[in-house]
Amino acid sequence: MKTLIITEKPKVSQKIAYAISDKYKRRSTGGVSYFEISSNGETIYVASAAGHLYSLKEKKNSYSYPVFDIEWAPLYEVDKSKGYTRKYISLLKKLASQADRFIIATDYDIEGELLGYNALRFACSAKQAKRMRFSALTKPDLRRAYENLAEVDMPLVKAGEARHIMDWYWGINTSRALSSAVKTYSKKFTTFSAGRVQTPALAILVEREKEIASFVPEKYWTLSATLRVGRSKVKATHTRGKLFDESEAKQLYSKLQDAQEARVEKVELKESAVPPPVPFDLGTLQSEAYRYFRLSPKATQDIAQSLYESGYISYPRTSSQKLPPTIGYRQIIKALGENPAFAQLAELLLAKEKLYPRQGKKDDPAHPAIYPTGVKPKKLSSREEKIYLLIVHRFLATFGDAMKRAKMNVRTSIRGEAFTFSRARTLEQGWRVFYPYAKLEEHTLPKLREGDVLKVLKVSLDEDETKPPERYNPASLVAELERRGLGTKATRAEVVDTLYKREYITGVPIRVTPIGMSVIEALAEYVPEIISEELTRRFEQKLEEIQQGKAEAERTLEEARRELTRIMNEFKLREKEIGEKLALAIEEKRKSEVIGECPRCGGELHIIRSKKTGKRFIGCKNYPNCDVSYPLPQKRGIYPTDKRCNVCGLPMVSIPLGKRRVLSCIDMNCRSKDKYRKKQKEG
DNA sequence: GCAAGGTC
Repeated sequence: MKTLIITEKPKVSQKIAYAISDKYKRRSTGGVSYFEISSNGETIYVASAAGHLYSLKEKKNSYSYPVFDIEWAPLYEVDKSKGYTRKYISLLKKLASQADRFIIATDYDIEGELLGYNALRFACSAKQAKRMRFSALTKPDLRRAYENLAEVDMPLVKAGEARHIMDWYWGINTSRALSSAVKTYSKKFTTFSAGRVQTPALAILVEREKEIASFVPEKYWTLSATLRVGRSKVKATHTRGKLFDESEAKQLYSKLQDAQEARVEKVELKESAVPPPVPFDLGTLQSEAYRYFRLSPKATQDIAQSLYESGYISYPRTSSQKLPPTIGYRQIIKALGENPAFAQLAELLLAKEKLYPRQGKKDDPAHPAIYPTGVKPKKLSSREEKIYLLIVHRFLATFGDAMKRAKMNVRTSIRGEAFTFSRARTLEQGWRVFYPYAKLEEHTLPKLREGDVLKVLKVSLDEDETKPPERYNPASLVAELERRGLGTKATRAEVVDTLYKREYITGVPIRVTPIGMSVIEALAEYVPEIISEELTRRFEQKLEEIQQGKAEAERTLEEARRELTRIMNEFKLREKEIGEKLALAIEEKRKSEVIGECPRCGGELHIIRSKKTGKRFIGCKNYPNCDVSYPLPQKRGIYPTDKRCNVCGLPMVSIPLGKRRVLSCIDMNCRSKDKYRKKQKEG
């Protein structure tokens, strides 16, 4: 008898082979590894898929909508960038032709059930299989799953398939409707897209734009006093905080402005223990990498994937913040200690009798949190090195002791008005030794007692105004999507990238372009369902019913087809109108990017990013016929203006300079800059 | 060429 066990990914194949028998043999065909176990005339093959090997495809390639005539096809046929899936399918086919029994051992979730079943029916041409269900990749768990084989959960397969189909129906048809509208109006093809996840994500950003646009700043005043405390100056603030009444603020100020003394009324000294950080799940790694290195979530994910493939870190697409003892804490730390960069840190931990990592709340049925394997990296790019070090330091820190901080809160009284300040410092570094990324305030704590009198050096009244909510950046948007349950750990970063690629959004922090705005406006009117995250909720509910046998997949799909047919037909009647709106937005965005007129050929000057060096410069759109170009400072936030230089007549751009912006001629050699040069020399 | 979901 020959058995084929199908797993979701190569790493799991080896673990399962090992759990069944430590006498397994590794084999390889067509560049893909699989495992073979032989005993008592029985042979077991363990081979893997590589995620989904099959994808939905339109039966005949039309450009029309609405379309519902779709089927499963090998992923490499649908997406040319997924060529690697071909060799996984070939291997499964080959092994399946020899097998007479099949076991699906993919991840224990809806996608795992479906991708395993698709591999079974399409690659293995089989209908019957048993199912291994496991929630951890440890030997006992896998062993238990192997010895207690279950059945394939067909309702779960049906639900998974329905999810794919409904996403395809909604996404492809709405995307085509948008592109078609623009084509109808302007005869030009532009790629548009919409979907259950990306469109609500865009809507979140549009909502923020509207909040910012409609925000009415309110003036307020704050009172502060600079006090002499020991040898240092400390700024204390009035306890009332923001004062919105100008006359009251000024009255208070005139009462205090020539005050000389602040009387200490209360001194509170608190010690606190800050526990170590939790282990990294993918989302936490992405937000930390953005915070410290400004790496986008997608970049971080790609780097983590390559570190994983090189064997330096564990599986990165995890939502777990837990490190189980089975990974072998001490052994990993010892291995890391072989690397001079971590030798000292490792030694500190190895001196401990017991190693307990801090555990986070989030869990993942299939994987632990992200940790370094201990294998010493050979050659790393500078970005890879940053992420690798971050992961190692985070891992070590989770075993550290609590950090101890002391905080002093002081309340003083100046002519009867209460002013407070606080000072803080670290008493014991604890885990901070391992993870020194975030900056902390370190003050010397003054020796103060109630009744002490401090000298007031200055009292100030500052005017400010309330600020609109902040824009999202790629990392905070990914976190927001996670909070709202939109997308998955593996797809959220990509969704944000898609919005950039479609030019719906631009810049960091994220601004919505006229195109993004118009897409949401058009959809709000004609396909409002797709804007709302309620569509995801609706899907989840339907799928749950299918899984529990309370609803039939085919009926649910029929309902979706009927609803979309009605929506798409209405959309079609208004194509010209919608197309005009979108085409105007494209034109508006294009214009907003024109820096000015090319002095040589009269063409449009644009900001261009060099593919070779990655540097931004101003170049003529008529390149290669015209090669006019101007170098630019390499910073974000350089905008076009409608002004021209009064010395040379070239267009001017607005450049951020500290907190201000300056108008600058695009020609760095222009005499309009002489003033600056002179000043710089003098200064 | 268009979605969202897995993964090398």
